[in-house]
Amino acid sequence: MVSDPSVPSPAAGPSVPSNAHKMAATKLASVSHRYTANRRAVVDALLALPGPATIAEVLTAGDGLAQSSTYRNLVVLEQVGVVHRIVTSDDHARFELTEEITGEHHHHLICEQCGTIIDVLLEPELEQALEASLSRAAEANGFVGQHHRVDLVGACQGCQA
Amino acid sequence: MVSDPSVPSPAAGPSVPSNAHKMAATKLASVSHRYTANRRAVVDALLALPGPATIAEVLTAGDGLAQSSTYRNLVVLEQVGVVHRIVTSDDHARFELTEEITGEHHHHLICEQCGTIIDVLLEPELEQALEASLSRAAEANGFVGQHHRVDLVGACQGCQA
DNA sequence: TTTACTGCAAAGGGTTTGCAACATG
DNA sequence: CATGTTGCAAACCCTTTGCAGTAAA
Repeated sequence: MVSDPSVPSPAAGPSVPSNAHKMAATKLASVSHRYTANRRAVVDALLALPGPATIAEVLTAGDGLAQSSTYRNLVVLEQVGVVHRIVTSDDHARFELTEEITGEHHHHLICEQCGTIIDVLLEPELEQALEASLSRAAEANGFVGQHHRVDLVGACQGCQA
Repeated sequence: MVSDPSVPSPAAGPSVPSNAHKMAATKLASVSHRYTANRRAVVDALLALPGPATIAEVLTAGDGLAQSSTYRNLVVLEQVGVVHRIVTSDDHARFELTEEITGEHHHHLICEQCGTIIDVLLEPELEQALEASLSRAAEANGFVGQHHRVDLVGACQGCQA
């Protein structure tokens, strides 16, 4: 139950951030890429921002990052599994750290007006049932599933008429 | 169960198409817009195509449709609730008729390689549980939900290495 | 000293829009 | 005849890329 305080919060625990950098460095090194100050700044920005962030938000949080380099770094970080790109009907792509980095599986409330995305958790039993059902659907269609995605599309608090 | 033949197929039944045009015309008329031959051609294309279609596919199926007018018509049809726009990481947006028009609620298998989307059904009990859980999550965040979305991202039959 | 990374500026490309002509209610 | 629609071509804008210089292994 999402509003149940006994369920872990979507916010990363205090021990995660320090490991995030190590994991990112390791993942990059495994393909002979470097964990530069710019890339660390991107990861720091994503750790600091409350949810999936636009490039503009990353650039603002990152202070002095070049746009093109940041786009390029996000591509690299996505390829090695550090960052996940989210595309909605909004004009801007949004980025978040992967579940592998944050150590938590979550879903999204997406505001149709302003594109804001809020992280939420679902009950473990529901996740399992969903996973099982999607596996059957995939198999029936010769499809190999990698991960599922659940979104609730609607209006955030600020955008309700 | 998706592979269970007792569950209705995602393919629209034979009675749906004839109503689709009437519903589209009604929805458009309610805001003083017209159900022109071009718009009917777009709806026909979406009825004929197996799943969510790109503009290129709509234009091909529609034969002679101008790209800009089709984009504009898709916007109008989306606004009145006839068409639903799907944006993935793929470069092209995809369009399908709304559940209100087709009369069926479904989800998607999305191929990460080629962007192909396949429609699938989930068990009603699972849908209900999901709906209930998402409602709680929405309420806890001051969010008003309109519809949910479930995708399984992976590789389609043709794109498996 | 080889290979990866950076930043600027320019190009790319799906989608949108201005405008004048057309068609529908 | 007032208003919605069409199609061409041009503009938009987020994102990507060429290139020359810099920095890390």
